[in-house]
Amino acid sequence: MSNYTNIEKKWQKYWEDNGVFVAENASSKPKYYYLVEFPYPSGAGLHVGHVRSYTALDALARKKRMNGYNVLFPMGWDAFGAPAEQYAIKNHIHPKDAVKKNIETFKNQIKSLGLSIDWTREFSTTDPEYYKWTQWQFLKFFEHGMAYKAKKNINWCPNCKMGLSNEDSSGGVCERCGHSVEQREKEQWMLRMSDYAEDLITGLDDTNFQERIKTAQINWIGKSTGAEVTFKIKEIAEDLVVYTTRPDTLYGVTFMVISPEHPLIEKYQDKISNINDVNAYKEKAKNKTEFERTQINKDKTGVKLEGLTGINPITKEEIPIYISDYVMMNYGTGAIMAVPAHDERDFEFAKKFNIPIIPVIEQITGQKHDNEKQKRSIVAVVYDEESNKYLTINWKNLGGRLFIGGTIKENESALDCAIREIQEETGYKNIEYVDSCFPINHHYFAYNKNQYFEIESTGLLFKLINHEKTDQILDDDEIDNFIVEWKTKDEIEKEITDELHINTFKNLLNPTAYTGDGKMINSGILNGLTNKKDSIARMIEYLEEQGIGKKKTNYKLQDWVFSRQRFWGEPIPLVYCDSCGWVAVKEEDLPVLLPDVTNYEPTETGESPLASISSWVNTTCPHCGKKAKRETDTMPNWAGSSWYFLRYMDAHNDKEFASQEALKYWGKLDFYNGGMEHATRHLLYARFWNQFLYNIGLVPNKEPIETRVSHGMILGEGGVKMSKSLGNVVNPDDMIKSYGADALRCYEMFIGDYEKEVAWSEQGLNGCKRFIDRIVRIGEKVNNDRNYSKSLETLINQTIKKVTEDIDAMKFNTAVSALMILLNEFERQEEITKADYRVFLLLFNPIAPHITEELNEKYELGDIICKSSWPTYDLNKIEETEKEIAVQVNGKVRATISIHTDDSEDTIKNKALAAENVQNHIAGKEILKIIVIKNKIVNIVLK
RNA sequence: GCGGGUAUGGCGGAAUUGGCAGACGCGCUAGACUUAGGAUCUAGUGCCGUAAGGCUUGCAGGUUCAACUCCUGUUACCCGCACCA
Repeated sequence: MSNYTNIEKKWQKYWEDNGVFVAENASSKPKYYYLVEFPYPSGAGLHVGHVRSYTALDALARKKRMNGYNVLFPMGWDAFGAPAEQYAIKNHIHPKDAVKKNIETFKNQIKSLGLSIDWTREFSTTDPEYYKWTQWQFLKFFEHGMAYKAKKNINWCPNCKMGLSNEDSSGGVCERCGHSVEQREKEQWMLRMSDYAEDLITGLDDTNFQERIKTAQINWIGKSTGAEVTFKIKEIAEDLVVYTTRPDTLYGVTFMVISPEHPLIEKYQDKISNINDVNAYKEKAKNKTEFERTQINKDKTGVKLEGLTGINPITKEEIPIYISDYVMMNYGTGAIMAVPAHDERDFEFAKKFNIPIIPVIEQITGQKHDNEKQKRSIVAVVYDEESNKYLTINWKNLGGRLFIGGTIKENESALDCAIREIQEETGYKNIEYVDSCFPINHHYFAYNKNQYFEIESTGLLFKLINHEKTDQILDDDEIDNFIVEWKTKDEIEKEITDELHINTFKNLLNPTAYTGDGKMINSGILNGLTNKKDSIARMIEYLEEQGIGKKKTNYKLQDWVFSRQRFWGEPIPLVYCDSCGWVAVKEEDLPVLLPDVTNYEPTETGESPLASISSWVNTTCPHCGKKAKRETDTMPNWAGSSWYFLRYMDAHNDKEFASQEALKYWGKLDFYNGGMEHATRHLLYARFWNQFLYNIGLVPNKEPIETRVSHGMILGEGGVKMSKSLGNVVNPDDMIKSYGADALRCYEMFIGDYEKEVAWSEQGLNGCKRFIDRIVRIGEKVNNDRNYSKSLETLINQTIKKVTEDIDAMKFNTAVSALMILLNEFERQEEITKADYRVFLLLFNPIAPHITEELNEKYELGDIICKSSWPTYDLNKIEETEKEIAVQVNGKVRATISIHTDDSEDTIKNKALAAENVQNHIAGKEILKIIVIKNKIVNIVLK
């Protein structure tokens, strides 16, 4: 057992007995609210990762109090949810009892760390006094039409027998158990979170979240702007509406695709002549898990809807309609217009199903110029399979290496032109046409003609059949100026630099959709535009004029699936009555308590275990008094954590979820720490929930959180993840026993950048224990002087500044390092003063609160530290008057000189030049200039 | 594919506005004190070299008297999102 255990117990008891850390709800001091995500009290107990973030926030809170703030730093328990239920099922105890036991363990562990938590505000989300208000707030959503029940295809985990939100099933696997998720149609309570998509984006401007958290949220919300376009279907009266972000490519639409779940199919099944094939495909798609379906790089599949024909609203062309699982029903309208020339997925699909591909955007290469002459031309690539080489022409200094190029004559096709040019320039006559690629809009200057050109160039690929040749037909200026050469792909990629030729080559070898910007072609009203943004705007304008489309914004964010078919959650406080429908439980009847039962395992049918408790289910309608049934679904465990930070402001109020005074006094949560894994889910739910409460006038701020930070994970020794199976989990209790809580805290703060993950090292922890031992031992050198030692004054002031700034910036590692440097200096002294020692202890107290209080008391240095003020520094005493600075010769350090801060530039120059090693390096050389940066460096530049 | 991030000794990591790269700690080496040491203290410790000196912040360039830091390109790894139309 650590020799510090008794000291730690002593001070923990003192803080508790004296209520030192109890926050006041009315105070003349400025307020500050720190919160670290409350833990899920699992059976495994506290993890060293918890210790890292708890200690960091504790250090901030302790320092803030010493700076004169009324600090709220509470703690509670997020104890509903599947793990507690699973644990209870496995061990045959009631989840209530399991949770109680786990909370006790956690609380003792947390207490042994000596955190400055206000335990008077503690609660668990599973307390009826708390979940009463979770239910009450749900009823607010219900009252305002924000909650609705819908039959939905939901993500279903067959292992947990539970519906999951999109957020809980990302990647197509169950967040809890890792089993792959199926689609199942179920009636679920939903919250209209998608209504808040825009507000959840703009609200981020009022927060001080880390950039990575903001981007993660914006990404998740997935805003995109585009247009909805109405396509007529030839055979039926109903239109097919699609969503597109690229209305500028409408002229290139050559087919449409609808999702397998699209209602059109069932509605018009008698019009679809191959309905059996279509239904077979639908069935197949349904059985695929979301994960399989969203695997990219898999082959496109689909079936054409025979008997239904789409009509392009712009060109009036008839186009086929397909169903394919690459179109999702839950995004946009579940139907797309396909532009194979400019969308990779559509391109792939068109290739597979042999659908025409019409380019409407030409890639632009070269620089546009005034007074250009227009012409059409070709670039021909000839491939010889035998040698695996391509035919090129080396123009030497007249233009480098190129493929065969040429101008298309009047009444000539691109193909004829290419064949002609190949023969004329190289003589090869037996070639076979393979493919051509999209035209490129190229700008260049022809030196031989002294003229700027804008060309529309088509690329064509040929295969050489044999090496038979005819005579070349060359213009006068071509003779003797070029060599025909066969080159490999690698050589070509190195040697051909012409933008047009190399792009053509790439496009021919690897045909893909062109998704970039360019010049509009084949596009009626848009022809000639060269900017995507303009084209889109122009097209939307046109669509709106014609009444065939409108501008539209879409979000990936879906409504929140709020039902869980589980026992261990807040019961949804609604009752179904045959005459009144869904009715809210009366406020005075809240909370709707979870019944005490013996069996809380999920049912095979996927219904909540609550459904089998008829005495609980059967009730009367709060509205008409007739027989009615309770909702048996419970809430997800994100519910309780969506507003818990408000409850701490007034934790034991039994009239309201928190009083308006308390909500106004504490205002925003100033500083919130939590894992990166909650950047999208918990944090979005909490913001959504709070924005809703704000909109109905129940909380004073639209955004609940000011600053959000995330800590890096602690990995096991060697940098692998800590896990039970690897047996490398470090138990904080053991560490406290062997090294003491202060050493553990100090080590976790010193271990590295707070935001980065880092590997555990017990030797490192031992180093911090040694540091603390040395702090204790240095007490023997303390004399009775109450002023700083003269020789330490500068360093002490520097250290105060450094530690103050570092803790505020959460750079705990360098704060500890600064204190180590100060201690090293103390050890070099014969004796130190009480003031020296006390300021050290004050600075170290936020990180190691027990030992610092103990030593402060033992040596009678001053007031108890937790009630003392944070030390201040004197800027005048920070700057040294004597300094060592480096002298460089040509940027390399050759000597150091000591200067006085009052020294003139000339004095410094002379000192620098006089240094012996500098003399050695400048001897016999001419000095170009001498750069003197005051108090920093001298650089002598030689010729 | 898109978005975000990271890269510095044997290891964790420092380095304000561009100004002595490697602070501080771990580990390691030698020594002291010890019956003993997984305690403590002293000295040393980026790499090559006996030394003078040279080299060194993922890689390749650039700007500058001066670059871990700024610019261009590139590689590797990590995280988030992903057939999102």
